[in-house]
Amino acid sequence: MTTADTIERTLSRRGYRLTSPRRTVLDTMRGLGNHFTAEEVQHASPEVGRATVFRTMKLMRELGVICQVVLDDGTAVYQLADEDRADHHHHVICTECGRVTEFASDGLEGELERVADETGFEIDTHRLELYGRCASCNS
Amino acid sequence: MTTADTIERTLSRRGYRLTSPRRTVLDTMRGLGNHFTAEEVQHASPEVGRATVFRTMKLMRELGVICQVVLDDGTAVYQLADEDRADHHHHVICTECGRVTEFASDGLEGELERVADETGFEIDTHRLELYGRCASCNS
DNA sequence: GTACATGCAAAACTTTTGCAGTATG
DNA sequence: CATACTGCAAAAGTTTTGCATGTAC
Repeated sequence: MTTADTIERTLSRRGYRLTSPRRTVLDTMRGLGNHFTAEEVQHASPEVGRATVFRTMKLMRELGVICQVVLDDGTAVYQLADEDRADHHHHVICTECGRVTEFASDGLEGELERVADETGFEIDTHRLELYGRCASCNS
Repeated sequence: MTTADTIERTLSRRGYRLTSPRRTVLDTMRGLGNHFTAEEVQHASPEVGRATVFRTMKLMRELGVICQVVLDDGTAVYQLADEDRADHHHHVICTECGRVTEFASDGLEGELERVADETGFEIDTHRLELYGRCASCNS
């Protein structure tokens, strides 16, 4: 049931090959922990060609197994998607240690409907990132 | 009271010089309307050096007169900040025509406090982008 | 007159692509 | 064994920097 199995299985289920470079990149991302940039993955997997790192990460994004997190300053990092809420969730980002926590909010959705009414938009999706200090950085 | 005056005044108030290239870039951004990328500004102001376009846009970001909008696919565009709510607001983005509308939501803030409690984070700021189709694209 | 700002060209990055060779299913 | 994938190197694209010159205040 581990995340590991699921991702590898997602790949083959979708008809992609489980190659050694892909395994390496996946393991690297797992090893990098909470979040990472393309550059970090690249640096941590020197045996994999640069192009392959980018290609693999692009594929993972398409498959939804990693999700983009936009930082306070507008830069983007990535995170292995928590499989329980791979579909829809948001991020709380610690501006001190960089830790990213996922969360889902039901109460939010009602609020969004109100905005939809006001603006006349039909809302499909949204992105919400919260920035602050996590419990341990705050003490 | 126009946005125009305000930005120019902000510059001098903060000790920056009101140079001709800066005026050009500002006017270009105004002319580009709702939102724009660095590349679009650059292309629309051929008489200004590339480096200056970037330097000016960076300065404008720092001064808060333009704000970053993250699109559905993770790319970033910019928008002249609506001065009434230059402090804090969110964006509704039409995925069809690209139109960006700003809005503020009070109801949202309470929801965020709940998340703060749950996660143990102390939230400082947040970023919220809604994606959908605007009234005219939806008809 | 003196900082501050500009333009240019070069440098530093980041990401993509073409292609011949390799290995997965 | 067909073809999807890889690695490399080159290309393309984006943002930054150094420095001599120009100019707003």
